[in-house]
Amino acid sequence: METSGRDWEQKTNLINELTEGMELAKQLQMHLNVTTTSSPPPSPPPPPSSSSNETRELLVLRILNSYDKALSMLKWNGSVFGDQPQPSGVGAIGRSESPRSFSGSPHSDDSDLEFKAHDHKNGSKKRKSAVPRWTKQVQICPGTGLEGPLDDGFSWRKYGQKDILGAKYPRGYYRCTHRNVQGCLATKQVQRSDEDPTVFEITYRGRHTCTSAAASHLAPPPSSPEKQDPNTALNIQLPQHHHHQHSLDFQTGLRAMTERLDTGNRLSVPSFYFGPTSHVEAEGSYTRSVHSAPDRNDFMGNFSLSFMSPATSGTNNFSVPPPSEMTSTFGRNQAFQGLESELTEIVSGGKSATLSPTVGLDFQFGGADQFEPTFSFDDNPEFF
DNA sequence: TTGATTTGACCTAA
DNA sequence: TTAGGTCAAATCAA
Repeated sequence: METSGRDWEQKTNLINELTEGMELAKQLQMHLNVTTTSSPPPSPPPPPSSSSNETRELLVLRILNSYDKALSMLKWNGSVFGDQPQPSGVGAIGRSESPRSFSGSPHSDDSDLEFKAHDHKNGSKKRKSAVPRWTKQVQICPGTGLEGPLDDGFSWRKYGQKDILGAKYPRGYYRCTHRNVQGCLATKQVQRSDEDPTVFEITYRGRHTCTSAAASHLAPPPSSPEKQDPNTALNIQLPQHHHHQHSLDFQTGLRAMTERLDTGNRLSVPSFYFGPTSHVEAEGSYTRSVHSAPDRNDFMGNFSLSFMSPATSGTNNFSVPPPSEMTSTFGRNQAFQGLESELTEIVSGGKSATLSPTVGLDFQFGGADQFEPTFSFDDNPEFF
């Protein structure tokens, strides 16, 4: 009776939000088309003008906001769809866009998958929900050595380890080394996969606000070799003696991938189409902010960084169109660096491993200029 | 000596 | 009440 009317209203609102998001996405796409037509090839960095960047950023924000609202509706009004089959359209989106999509928490543990039925019953209770987080998986090829400058450009310090219920391996907890000094609240969790010990799931939480983090992007981070646990096998940095810049060689076979852990779906980089150049495969977000943008939320901060910050334009930064999510976006080097850390960790897991500078990883990138990482958007592959 | 890791205890969201 | 996440003292390593 009354509820059906309300449901209808909610659905309508939801659809409106999603529609708006779609429209905004189209606008963004157009912007990208305009700004990239002059440089069609995916490899060259887009020639962004600050104004267009702002526009795009604004659009992205609006898109996110729109989807966020839609998700909120789904979340808080789960009952609307709760007892009925998911409408193919809306339901699909809602699902793929599980909350974390925008807040960046694609992790499996809390698998936000489907706005968790039990979630909405007590909507306000969430553990550290405010902290954006995203997960990526890294797989190493047994037998291949990992070496090198693998580090994600950040200095991490392990502050805990815990056995996780149902997990074969313990989870390692790391936080930014500069937490105390600069108040950087970035943390990450490393969990070895039960199913495939060669796979590590790294969950990043919060963004780096430390300046050194940014700087480390261009220069090798301060040496802070970490020891590691064979189980979690991850540690962030290898001894400095490897400079990490040169090591980024996509042809060294390193294979890494992010995925929706919660669903187990391994989404290979979806065509998050942002424009001509885009197959957003890679880039970006994960970029350890060369320029930290503390004032932005994590997602946006990262998101925009690679794709608009000219400063990174240096030779290092392989700019590609913006990604949809940090997890999946990687600039060449950065991409690599991002993986680096994980790999490093992994490698360091095998601590003794002596790796040659040429990382023996199996990165499934197409090539130097065109890599098609298996990175997938943890969250919203179907963003659009 | 300094800084990182280990690990048991504690806190708190669910 | 349980389990994930964090703290902090003890320990280790460079």
